[in-house]
Amino acid sequence: MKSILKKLITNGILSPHEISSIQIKETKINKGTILQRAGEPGGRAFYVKEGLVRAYTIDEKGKEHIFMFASEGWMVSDFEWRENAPALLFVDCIEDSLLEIIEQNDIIKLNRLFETKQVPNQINQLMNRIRVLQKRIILLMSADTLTRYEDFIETYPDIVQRVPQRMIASYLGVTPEALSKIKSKMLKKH
Amino acid sequence: MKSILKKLITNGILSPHEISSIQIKETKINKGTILQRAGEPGGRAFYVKEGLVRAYTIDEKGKEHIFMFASEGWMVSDFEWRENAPALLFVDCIEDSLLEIIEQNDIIKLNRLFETKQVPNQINQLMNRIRVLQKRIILLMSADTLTRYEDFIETYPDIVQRVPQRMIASYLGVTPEALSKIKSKMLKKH
DNA sequence: CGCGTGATTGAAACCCTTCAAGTTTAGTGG
DNA sequence: CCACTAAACTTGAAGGGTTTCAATCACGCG
Repeated sequence: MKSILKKLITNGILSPHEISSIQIKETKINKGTILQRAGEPGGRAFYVKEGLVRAYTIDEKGKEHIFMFASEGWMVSDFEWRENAPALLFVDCIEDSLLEIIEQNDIIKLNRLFETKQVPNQINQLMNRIRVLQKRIILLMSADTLTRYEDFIETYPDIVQRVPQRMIASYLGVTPEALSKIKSKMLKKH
Repeated sequence: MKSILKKLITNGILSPHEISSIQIKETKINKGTILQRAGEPGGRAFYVKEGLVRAYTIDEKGKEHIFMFASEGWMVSDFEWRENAPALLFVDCIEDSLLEIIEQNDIIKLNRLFETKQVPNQINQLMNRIRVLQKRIILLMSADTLTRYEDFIETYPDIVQRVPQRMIASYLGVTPEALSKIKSKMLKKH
């Protein structure tokens, strides 16, 4: 009676002994229970067997931005699994749910096992990509254009130098005119 | 003298013989060259050794929305690799570039090799997730709220039934009031 | 020099947010 | 089962930011 999440993650790669060192708790969770808080360390992964879960951020104005819903068969995680790294997302139950939960230390253990197996670091590449896309979505939903522009400059300083402004605008999701006006607003601040 | 992309993808899993069956062309591409067109089959993967590449969509008004830039060391692909599936993104060179390119049939071959190796389908899970996030970003940048709402209903009909409207609004990136007004606008259409 | 592309600026229109009030729905306790 | 209350949804008006459109400016290149 193996957990679905275990099957998903260890499929074919790990020996039964190795697999048995990973704990996956199946837990009933009541509607409204908060499973993870942004900013607190100990990011986990949740597999939804029954019920409905959401992952979201809260911006500085206190407004919630839902990053994803997860119903039966979906997995939720913000992929922030470096030791002591603060979670990026809040996760809570919208309905009474039955979840499989992997704690962070088990995820880290899993990653180490994969490393010794030389599982392709393609997996790391993909998880990195997911984190980047995740951040982009959160910014698109919760940050104004100025903030997104400042973040872009900070994250990709080299790109800023190499592409025309209109392409940066196109990346930020605004017109070239809007970006131009934002830049002049930035100058006036000084 | 192995390609970086090959190392990235096959690392530790495939035998030299298997690896040799995968072709990765290293190619110089001129600034402005279009590498892939949305809608056309034959999605590929590009690894940027030198230069700068962008991936983008074009909406029905002809406006470009840049999904990502890729400079030295980055990989670009829309992960649409099912046989004959139309590409989702345009890809072109912003600067003269040196790229490693894997054609679609080689990607498919690679996936089959991984399957026989029982590489964890975690990889498929992650790629799926990436496709979902990718679509979300494109919609956030290029589609108005009504379109995003209609897409949400179509994509997650069960979720619509199970969560309050304000959460759907929060997922779509608008206020509950705005979503309410959009719904009444939809009713007037009929 | 003249041309084309990209960036800037301004004005009007549009959509969304914010705030406030009113209405509906759902859940709880009498 | 009804009554009450809280939460959710709707609707309207005012304000803000962005888009759109148009004109102008700046720059590099043939």
